[in-house]
Amino acid sequence: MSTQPNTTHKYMLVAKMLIKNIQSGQLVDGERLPPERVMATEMEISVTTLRKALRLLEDDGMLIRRQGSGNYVNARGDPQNRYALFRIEKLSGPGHPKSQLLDVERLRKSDHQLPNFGTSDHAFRIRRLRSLDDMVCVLEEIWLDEDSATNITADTVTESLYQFYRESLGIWIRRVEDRISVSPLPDWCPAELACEPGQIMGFVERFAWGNGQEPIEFSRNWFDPETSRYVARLS
Amino acid sequence: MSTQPNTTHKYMLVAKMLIKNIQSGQLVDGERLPPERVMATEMEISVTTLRKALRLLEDDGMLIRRQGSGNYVNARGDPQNRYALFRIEKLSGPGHPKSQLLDVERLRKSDHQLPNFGTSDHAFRIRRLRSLDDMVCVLEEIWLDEDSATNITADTVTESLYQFYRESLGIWIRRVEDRISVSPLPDWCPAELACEPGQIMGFVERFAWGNGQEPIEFSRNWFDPETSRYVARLS
DNA sequence: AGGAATTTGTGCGTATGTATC
DNA sequence: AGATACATACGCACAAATTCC
Repeated sequence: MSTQPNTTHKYMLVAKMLIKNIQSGQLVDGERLPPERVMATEMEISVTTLRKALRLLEDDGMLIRRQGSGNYVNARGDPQNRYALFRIEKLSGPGHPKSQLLDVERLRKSDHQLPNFGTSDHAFRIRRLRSLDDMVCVLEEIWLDEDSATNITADTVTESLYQFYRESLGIWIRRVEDRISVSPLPDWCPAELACEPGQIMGFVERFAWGNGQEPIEFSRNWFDPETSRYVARLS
Repeated sequence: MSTQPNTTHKYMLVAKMLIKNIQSGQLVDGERLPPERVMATEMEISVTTLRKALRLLEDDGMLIRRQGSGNYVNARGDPQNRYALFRIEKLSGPGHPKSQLLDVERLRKSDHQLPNFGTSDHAFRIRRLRSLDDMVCVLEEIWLDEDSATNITADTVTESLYQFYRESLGIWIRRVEDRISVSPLPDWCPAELACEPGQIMGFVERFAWGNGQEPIEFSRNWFDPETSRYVARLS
């Protein structure tokens, strides 16, 4: 299979370019973009296409659009808050997020107990520890279907995974389903988390879809609901 | 303030009409809709407008669109699964959902400890018990800003709240933010829930946005994470 | 197996409505 | 009140995926 991601679509390219401009600081927080017609003319695209791209950014929380006013950069949607769609907060409020990569491996799905997702029989497993204000608070295990990504290594994965998907793999996560309950911490949990394996934790299972019909990603998160909470932003 | 909801927009009317047809059984599960161009001609609207309406249904999970194939009714997205965006599942899988209305009251926000939402100083409080396969499993408290709804009573509220918003209030929930942690069960919990007040439960706080800039709804859910899990579908 | 027909997706240009300043 | 700027709506052309003969 291995259908190559459609980086060919113009609105995707435009959206990625805009994001790049925001991230590189060319567009600062709160700044108003030029009018859509002006931007469209400058970029030599139609207003419709530009608007489609702007919609993507809006869904991602990086842009706030106001009729009659303008399109405003919401940098909080990206740098501070690298996990736009869902994130962990301390109960007292948001904190500065960081993530520490544990390992990246290419594995055969059937060798692990996994639900059905994707089309390949292999997947990349990414394990991370996430922290807020230097307090380690989430253990994360992500499975990305191989058909959506070739040659993922520890070097190539960046801090914001969905940004990595967009920029390196050409994948825009369009739909997600989270199942939240409780689950014992697995035994591969590193000591930094300051919880013991077997301890009951908040638990999130996630399926994520790109453009196709079936999920390309499956992931599991463990977090301590006594000190932090899970935030899902649906849009 | 009290800007009346824009039920005047053509794509909204079209979407509501389609939903009505699906819910009334005129369109059955799995059925393929006529081609977009045909439908558009019959309804005397442009394909663009129809497509915008179809997209809303797709986001709501009631429609599955396949390029080169057609638009298919996904009745699972509504009747069985009345709470499309987020729902409670038993750990063993989905069950048949029902809800029992406890009370509806119009209250002054400042008399209760509530976060900021909406523009009015009053809100309607809706309390419900939700069950799966006749097992009561969720206690629900919803606050809907008065500026978005006038004259809500126990008689007018229907089983699917967001359907009620759409059909009676002309509000399409476009964005939602959920905060999930744990919390003690409040003391107004009825005995049917079979948990004692003070018992630690799974806890979801939710803000919901319509078209405007600030949330029109705030709600709290308590659920037992030992027997059920919370599902959030982001799209 | 292969090619034509069907059907949705992308992209363009334009006109009008509506909220904001 | 007028200007500005995004939202809605229309019609068309071509691309891509699917279906069917």
